Amino acid sequence: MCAKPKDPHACEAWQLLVRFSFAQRSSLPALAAELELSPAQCHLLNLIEPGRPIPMGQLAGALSCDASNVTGLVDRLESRGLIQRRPSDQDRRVKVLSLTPLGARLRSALLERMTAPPATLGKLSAEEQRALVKLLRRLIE
Amino acid sequence: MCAKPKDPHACEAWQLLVRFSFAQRSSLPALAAELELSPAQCHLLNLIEPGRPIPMGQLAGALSCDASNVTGLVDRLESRGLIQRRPSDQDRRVKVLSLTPLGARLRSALLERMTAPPATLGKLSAEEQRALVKLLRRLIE
DNA sequence: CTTATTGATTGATGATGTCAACTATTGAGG
DNA sequence: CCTCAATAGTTGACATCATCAATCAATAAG
Repeated sequence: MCAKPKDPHACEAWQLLVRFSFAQRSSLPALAAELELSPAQCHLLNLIEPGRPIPMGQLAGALSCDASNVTGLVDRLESRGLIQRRPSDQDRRVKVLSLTPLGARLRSALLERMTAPPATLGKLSAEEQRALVKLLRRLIE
Repeated sequence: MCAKPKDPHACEAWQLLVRFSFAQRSSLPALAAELELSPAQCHLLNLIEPGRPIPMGQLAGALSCDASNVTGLVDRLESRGLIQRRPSDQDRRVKVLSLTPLGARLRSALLERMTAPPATLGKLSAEEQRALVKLLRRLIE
């Protein structure tokens, strides 16, 4: 079942992470719906940091999706007054997105809910949690 | 940003896991497309274990989605000959799903690709990987 | 037997996602 | 300067995903 039999620990760690990721995938829609957002909109909103405008094309890259898909997502979020589209000064082809104050508030509410640690983390001691953080950090960066 | 300020390590660990989960979300569509599947179909296929038929309603529960959505997903997978719909013997209202041989082969190919550990895991030593496995296991179970 | 409940399907509708075609802007050479 | 290719974003067509309300058949409860 694993592609690199030489490295059983790597395989198992990865499998556990993937399993976790699938479980997450199931819980996101409900959480998003509380804020009247879709999972895709959450993902996009998450990528626009407050005070840090970002071109649409860059978002398409980060989401690994077609640029035309971003157009639609942005249309809906913009019509709700959550984000703002502005042509770039350097290159008038590119449109730069930024959060409105309303959007920034919603984004922070979203992050707060998404990253609220579930009870299951209580299974680990403070020490173990610290160890987990160290390992994950090195993995992701 | 964190809901339980008392537990900063739990917060950070959870945030890292969520971040990982989002990154995963971006890579799944491409991986799935290689097998001509959508992410949702992957998720569903993943839940039908070979030799272990499962009622449709139970799948809807596991996917946390509407039953009518499962109908459509199953329609497409069945028309491709990957899974099979059969009324249950005990209760003829429920339809039980099972993998066809073709579906079982595709599922195992899918799992193999999904759980192939990426190079990034090489950043951790064998010992660290073992530690990570232990922590994640306790977290998930 | 009658009625209510449950599991699945259908139809309507909106969101997501891809692709191909198009517009506008930019940049490079002649 | 002028042409031409490349780039960023939009549009329209189309398939999939996902929900809801309504329906049908089978089961369960009275």
